[in-house]
Amino acid sequence: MNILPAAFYQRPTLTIARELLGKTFFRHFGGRLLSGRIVEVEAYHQSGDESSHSFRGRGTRNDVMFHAGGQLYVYFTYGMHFCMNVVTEKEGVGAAVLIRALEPLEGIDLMRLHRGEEKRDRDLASGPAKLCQAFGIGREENGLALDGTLVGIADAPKIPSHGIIITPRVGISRSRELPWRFFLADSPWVSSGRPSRPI
DNA sequence: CAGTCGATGTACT
DNA sequence: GTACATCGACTGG
Repeated sequence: MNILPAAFYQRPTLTIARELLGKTFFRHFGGRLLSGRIVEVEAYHQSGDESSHSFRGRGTRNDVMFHAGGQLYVYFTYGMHFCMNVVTEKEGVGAAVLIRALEPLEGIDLMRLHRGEEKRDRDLASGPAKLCQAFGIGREENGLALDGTLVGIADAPKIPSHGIIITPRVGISRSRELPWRFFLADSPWVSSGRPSRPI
């Protein structure tokens, strides 16, 4: 297994967002391995992106987003959900890629235990808060290095551009015009019910 | 299928 | 107070 090195993450955020599609996110959980193929992401950047948590500067909540690329940025939202980002760029920049959907690969029984026994496979990780629940990601995982010790992303062949759909991001009100959502065109595992109109 | 809406903690005006 | 990078339950067609 080829784990993406820190240098992979310390590059332009939009490039990384696109390249993360098709790669495998994994985490160790209680002696088990949980993994999923990344099928949907969104980019967030400090400069020119009013919807980014980093737009108004560095603080206690978003501090990890300003770290050097290669860590997890996990935040709590809507009073009950966690969302997981991959921090990008150099120390001090304030950018990240939100993981919006995963295709479950290993540890599906454990994911279902976390999500609810009645859930269908397609409801296990087809949304940013769903996948955090399935993988047991919360406050404790904020700032973890993606070096493969506890969490990491394994490399996979590059997805050709015709296999990727680019749209505006989901669930934001500011900077809506930016086409910074990327997902696999033929994947049944992406989050549903929201803008899927290609640009 | 699509649309609406309540839940519920935290940061910000 | 209000907004929030969401989800699931519910409604009507």
